[in-house]
Amino acid sequence: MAESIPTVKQRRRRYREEIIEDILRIAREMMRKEGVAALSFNAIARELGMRPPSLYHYFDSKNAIYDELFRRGFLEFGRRMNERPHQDGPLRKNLQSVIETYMGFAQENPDLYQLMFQRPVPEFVPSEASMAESLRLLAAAQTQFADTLRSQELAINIPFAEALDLVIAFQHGLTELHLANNPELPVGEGRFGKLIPLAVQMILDAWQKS
Amino acid sequence: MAESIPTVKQRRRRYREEIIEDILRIAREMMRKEGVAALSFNAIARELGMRPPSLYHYFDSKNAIYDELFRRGFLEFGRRMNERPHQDGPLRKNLQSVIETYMGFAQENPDLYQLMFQRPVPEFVPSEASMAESLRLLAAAQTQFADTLRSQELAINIPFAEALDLVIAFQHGLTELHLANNPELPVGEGRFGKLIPLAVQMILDAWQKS
DNA sequence: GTCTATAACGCGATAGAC
DNA sequence: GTCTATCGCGTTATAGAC
Repeated sequence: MAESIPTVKQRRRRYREEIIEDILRIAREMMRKEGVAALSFNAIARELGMRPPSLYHYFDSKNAIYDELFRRGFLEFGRRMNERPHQDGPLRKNLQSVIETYMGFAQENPDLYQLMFQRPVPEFVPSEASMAESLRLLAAAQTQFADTLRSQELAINIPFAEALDLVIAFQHGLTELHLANNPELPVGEGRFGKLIPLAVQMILDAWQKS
Repeated sequence: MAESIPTVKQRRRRYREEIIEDILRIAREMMRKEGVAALSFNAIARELGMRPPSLYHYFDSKNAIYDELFRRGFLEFGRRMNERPHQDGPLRKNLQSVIETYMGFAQENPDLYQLMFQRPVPEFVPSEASMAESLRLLAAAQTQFADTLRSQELAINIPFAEALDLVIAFQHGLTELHLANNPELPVGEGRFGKLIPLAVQMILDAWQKS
């Protein structure tokens, strides 16, 4: 089993990756505690027992850390959207699971959510690659749901794209206000978190109106 | 007319107030150009031809500047809400004017809007006084609209508070997405700005559903 | 090459003495 | 109103250790 003993190169690689994970974990902790914009490159180094310049061997800049978290945020978001329940179920449950998944992601990952959907750090602009990936994932989630809608015999009395945008705006507003008012409460509870079923009902009524 | 000649004290006072207005004007320019969080105390001083420490004669800190803009933002917001059209008109027009006024304020004062309704500067916490004033103005605007609703013979089939919160979430979502996607376009235009009439229709349908 | 360190630069907010 | 000074920030250059 000589193959199972890692080479020096592999050890180094693993060690490096562990440090990178540590950096990202510490960064997320700080963002959740002090706010996304209050992330300090120097403070991460201190937390790791390093001098700030040494951190540059793992990330080229503070914005590179933001960028990696931005990228991973959309990966996780896409994963959750793909795995959400009721994707082939009745429209009401399907729609409700879309909104609950969106809000659930925001509630459990407020740091990533802010980075992805708000713009709390003006000087941080996602890299081309991360931006492209995020748009791809968002479009995929949207297309998947749109296809489901089309496959049903819905008599929607407004243009399709606008019907979807209304859902997006509604879910975004509910989520932002839930985070602002009851950040600690899970989806389904709190002043705005509990409104999801009502919102779903409103949307369905509007769509299916004769 | 000796009274019309300002005393030295009055002159100084007016001079001081002019400088304060200049500071706030420059601050708003910078926030709009570089982002709310990127406001620089030093840069304001430079713009005024002052040394940074001199600015402390007008504002105790950078956050004091934020706080004054926060306070004025809610004053202006309250003023616009009080002066909006169709306050005694038919429900549809009344509701539409609420949403348009909200979005219009955000579109014309994105710097103030971010300071007031988003939280782009984690270390800035509004002072007690400003916060109390803002809550008072928000509650007033809300109560006024709620009273109008009550005075109409509406058969709303969900609790009153929740019906209002749905409106708030919807208007907030539409506004955020409008600012994110078409910040330069006025209310009524753009991907999300043009959805207001549809949203109003959705809300009315939901409320008046038998 | 990979990782760490020290030193230093230019910037920011802010405090105190004049 | 100023100048001086302190502190923290992100960042770079550079040099030594593995």
